[in-house]
Amino acid sequence: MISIFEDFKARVLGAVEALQLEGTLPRMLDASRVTLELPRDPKHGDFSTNAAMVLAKPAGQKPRDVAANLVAELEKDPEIAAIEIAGPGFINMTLDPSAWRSHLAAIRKAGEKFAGADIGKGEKLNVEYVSANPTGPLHVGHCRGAVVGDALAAILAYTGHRVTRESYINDAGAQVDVLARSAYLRYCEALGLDIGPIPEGLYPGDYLKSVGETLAKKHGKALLTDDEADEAEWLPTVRNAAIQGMMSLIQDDLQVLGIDFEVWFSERSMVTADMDRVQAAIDRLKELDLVYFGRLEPPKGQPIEDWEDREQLLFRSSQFGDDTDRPLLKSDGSYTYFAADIAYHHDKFLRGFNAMIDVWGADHGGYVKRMKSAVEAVSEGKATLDVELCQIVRLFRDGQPVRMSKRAGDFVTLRDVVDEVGSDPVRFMMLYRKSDAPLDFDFAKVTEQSKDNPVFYVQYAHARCHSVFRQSAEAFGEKVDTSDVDLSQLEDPSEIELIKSVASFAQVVRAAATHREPHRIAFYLYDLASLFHALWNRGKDAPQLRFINVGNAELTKARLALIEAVAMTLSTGLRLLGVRAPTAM
RNA sequence: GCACCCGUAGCUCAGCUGGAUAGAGCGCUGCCCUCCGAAGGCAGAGGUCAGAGGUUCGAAUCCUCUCGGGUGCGCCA
Repeated sequence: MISIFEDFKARVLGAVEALQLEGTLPRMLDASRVTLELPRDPKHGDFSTNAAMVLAKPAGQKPRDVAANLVAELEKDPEIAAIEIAGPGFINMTLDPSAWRSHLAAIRKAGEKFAGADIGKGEKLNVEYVSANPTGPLHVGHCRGAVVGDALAAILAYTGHRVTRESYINDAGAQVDVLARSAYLRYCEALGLDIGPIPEGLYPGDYLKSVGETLAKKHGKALLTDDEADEAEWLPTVRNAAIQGMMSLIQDDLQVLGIDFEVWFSERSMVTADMDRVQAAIDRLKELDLVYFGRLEPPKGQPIEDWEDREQLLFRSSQFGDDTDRPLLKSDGSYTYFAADIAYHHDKFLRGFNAMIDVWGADHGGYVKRMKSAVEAVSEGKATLDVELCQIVRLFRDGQPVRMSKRAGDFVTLRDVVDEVGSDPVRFMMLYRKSDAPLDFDFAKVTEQSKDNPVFYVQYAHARCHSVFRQSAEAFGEKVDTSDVDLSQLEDPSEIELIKSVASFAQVVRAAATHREPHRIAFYLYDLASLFHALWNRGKDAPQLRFINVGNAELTKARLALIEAVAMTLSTGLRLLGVRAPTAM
């Protein structure tokens, strides 16, 4: 990673060390709280450090005295043009413009990877998202999780993690039997039988028709039975076909968003005739003495009519911070969803993942503690699970909320949204908000081609950069070669500002990765675009600030070099978000 | 009742490891196109960071409580 920030933080710490060596500061000193910041007030210089304030107390000295000594040390640095003590003991530094220019050169040399900190240190990391029931198309709620998970995976891969993108298919519960029955009706329909209206409790969507047709084509009338009680004869066959059909539907939908997974993990696959990985996981917990037979308190809240107080197999999740212990077996002896999920995460651990991230919808918030408990338990504390919750998406059309009725089957699908507004606006807008805040998504606004639309605004900045490249090639009769550029031509403060912004990308990426917050990159890109648009416009009043100066090839070259870095930063950031960086619009 | 998330400008939201006079967009007011894309830019007005305590040299940020909103709380998935 090329980070001027880390560079100067190291210089501050170096100054502290120098003072320790000469005895001005005590040898034993905890410098971990020393920070370097980018002050929001430009009067406070380029960088500001709290070193003097943090070290004063343990050193038994006054903050401003410590600061004075540090300043004396840092003043020796030729790249620090001005340094002063302010307020309670801040040390504010202003860099010599040459420091920024040489940093720009370093960024250009490093290329696309310049902001990719190695904070993962090659650690294997599993990111799980879009885990859904294969019972129909994905809806808008899935969309947000899909985009957030995908961006997170990209960011973590960029920052030195060995990322595996994974999706869990809930293809083992009762819901896929319901799916099978629904598909069976469509099969009958495809054979020309009158099926009437779809009964309550079955999936009414048209999307199952093609499954029915495929079945009819393949099996003819072979699957028809006289008695409804004979469903066991056809159910497994129809179920497999239906699941397969739904999976390809889901995968196609994700395709339009540019999302794909290395691993699709089937819940059903964990239990086969000669292997039972769910039982294996339970056995593992038994070995660790974390499973017992016991009773649970009836849940609070809405009274449950058929609550049954019974002795059951429980996992001691309360030992790991969960509110209560959790059942592993249903009363009919089959595994609970949770038991399967434990086995699944156990499997991830056995595959070598000590770090896991799950992206879930906010409606699963109550599930977080038990799953984290399970991961901790089953890995004996060696693995950690982080869960990122995505709050709901509220759809609007011209300011009016879009009504959705799941019962009638007219809920808005992911496909509907992407087809209407396009992948880029969907992805960017889904990321232009903290995940833990609800998101309002207005169809009209996200497709607007104006500065009011952040997606467009950022993409437009990138297109404008490339417009400059095209214009310069035209003005000079050939593509301008910026490989041997003289960056000292960049003298205007607003040019230096632009370099600073590009330079801060590395910090933004690092924060996005460590906090698991992709939205930080989206906001950063907006700011960078804004700075670029502003500088562009200044060329109108002040022609000497235009990027292309036909009479001055050296200056033009230097500015093109700067714009190249801006374009590269924009495209890198957009790539991490999965949004295209167009060269023309 | 309990758990988790949220409360920042009229509206929608940013705010980094706690850092200095809390930022942006929309909306409102007033400006800037003979000239690199006006699909853009500049300027102005607008705040009890829900409230009260606490920790700290320093709190929108951390802790406790209160109020308000959301999500969830069975063997469903």
